[in-house]
Amino acid sequence: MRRGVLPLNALRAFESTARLGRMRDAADELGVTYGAVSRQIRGLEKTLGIVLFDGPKNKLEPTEAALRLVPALTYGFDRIEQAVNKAMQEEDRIIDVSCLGTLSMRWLIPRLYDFHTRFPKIDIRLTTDDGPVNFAKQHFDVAIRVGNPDFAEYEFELLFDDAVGPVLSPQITPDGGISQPDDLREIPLLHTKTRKDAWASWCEIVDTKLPVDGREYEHFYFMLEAVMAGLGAAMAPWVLVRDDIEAGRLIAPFGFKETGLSYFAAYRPRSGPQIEAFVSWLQEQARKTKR
Amino acid sequence: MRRGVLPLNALRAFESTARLGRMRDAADELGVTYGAVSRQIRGLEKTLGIVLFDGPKNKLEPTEAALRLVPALTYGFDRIEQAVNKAMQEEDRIIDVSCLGTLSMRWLIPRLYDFHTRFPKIDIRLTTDDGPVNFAKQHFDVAIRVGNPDFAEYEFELLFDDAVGPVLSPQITPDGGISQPDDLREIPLLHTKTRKDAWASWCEIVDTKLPVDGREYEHFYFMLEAVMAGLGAAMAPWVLVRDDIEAGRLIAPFGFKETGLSYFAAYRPRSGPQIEAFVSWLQEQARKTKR
DNA sequence: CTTGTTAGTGAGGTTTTTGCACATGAGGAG
DNA sequence: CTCCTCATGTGCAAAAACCTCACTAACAAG
Repeated sequence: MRRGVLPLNALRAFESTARLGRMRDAADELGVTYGAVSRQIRGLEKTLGIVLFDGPKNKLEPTEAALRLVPALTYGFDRIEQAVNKAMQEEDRIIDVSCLGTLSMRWLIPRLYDFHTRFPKIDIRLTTDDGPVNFAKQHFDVAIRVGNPDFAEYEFELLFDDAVGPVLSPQITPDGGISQPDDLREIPLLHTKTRKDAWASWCEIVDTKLPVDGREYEHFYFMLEAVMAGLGAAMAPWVLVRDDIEAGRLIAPFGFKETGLSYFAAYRPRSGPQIEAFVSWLQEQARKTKR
Repeated sequence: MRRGVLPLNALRAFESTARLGRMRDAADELGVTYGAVSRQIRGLEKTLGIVLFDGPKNKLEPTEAALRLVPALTYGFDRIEQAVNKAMQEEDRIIDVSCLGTLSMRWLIPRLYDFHTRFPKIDIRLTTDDGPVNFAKQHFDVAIRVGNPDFAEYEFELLFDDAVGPVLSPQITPDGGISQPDDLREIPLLHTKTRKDAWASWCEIVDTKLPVDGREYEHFYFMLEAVMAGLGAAMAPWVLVRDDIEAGRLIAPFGFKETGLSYFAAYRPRSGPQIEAFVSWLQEQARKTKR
């Protein structure tokens, strides 16, 4: 079989299954379902014309041919894996990232650890900054912002759509629960200096009036702490509270409404694969966040 | 980078390009266009965060990182390739195939060489036979027939749709060319004993009448020889004359009309991967034939 | 006989890859 | 310079590969 048509992915699935003994485990290793592994192996048996596994379904036995084949595959894949990892670790470079303050605290920094694991030699130098993007004057490699990206100024990749909604601590939910916006009247509404009209705009969308009398905080971060302490309800972008909602620390009784703005990562054109690797890592994380 | 997410196909494309020096050649080796290779490599640079090629577009230079990475990849892939080939060569078995006479001569046998190259240890024992398929009484592993397959009796895979049309040698085309069925009047129409009504059925489809006066041959094969010698025109299934038309030995002025029948490969259920390998090889060849 | 574990599969959807045609950029000839 | 050729880059649409889901099948253990 010519090298060009080697079914590499199927071979990897087979190698993994043979090494681990169960399709189940192989599926985990490959990050897919076992149905997928099953298909890959069946396909491989077909293209090679070799029976690879015998025995009852709940206890697979590799055939002799499989046993003879596996060691070389394991060796070959190991070799490739090592070489790739080595190459990745030799590439060092510093990436300067400018990111919205709250987003970096509540989304980016917690996830950066993963990036570091994958690209140990790429250092991320993070600056928090909410101002407009200007690559000519600033020396950032990547800038993460929210709004409508400027097509003319820089390359960019969309990360997620901005969506906001009221959040509050489950501890201060009124007895009757919260089923319509008016139920929020009993709860203090908290504000930030930077987006004073957050509640008003939301009220317009859902067609309600609510008293605008709660305390005003310097930063979104402090307001969120207050909300979690049960001091009131806040209008929050989904990305910034996603983790808290998943953990049950906050609830969002009316979900989140899209604002039409987007979070995006801007970067200079043709700035090299490390930057692109970082940006596509951002996209990957964003994709995971959406689900 | 975990083994499960190694971009194996991209790595293969890169290895090939680095080894051969040009994407062009790598594309040939992999059996794709260079656009595909270009994308694979660009994607690899992105996921690894490494610049792999430098220099002007018409003379790529691998970077240092690439040069360090390649040897291990080459070695790993070589190892895998060898192991797979060895495993395939150890699997010997004889497959008994029953095939329509003319089809085996004009389609299957010319292509079997390719199968032999890929599966050196699988022997194909070929019998020509036009009768109905009965696996219970006959000891074939695979039967290739034309008609409507019997879903209840056997497993099968469709190969191609039957389509027939008039063919003749370009040497005997009348001066005015052949643009409508009536132009065939000047040419003797040849027949076979096994499908005497071939011309009549076609005339019905295209709504013409033609004189039925040409010579009758014992076998399709002889008739085709006569056609190529310029003795007249014959009604021929497309698969059987495809190669001749491509080579310019025959022309088919009115194309081919589908008859509603299909060529198919029948085999016993669960007869093992060698049989399945053969059948999917048949399908692959059939797919190529269609284009 | 029921339950739990593991694999196989049909249908359907999503992602990835590819081919095509055109664009781009480098080097060389005139 | 400008034009030409060569090799790669890329937008788009189509095709292929791959995956998930939900369900089924086979076997083992209780």
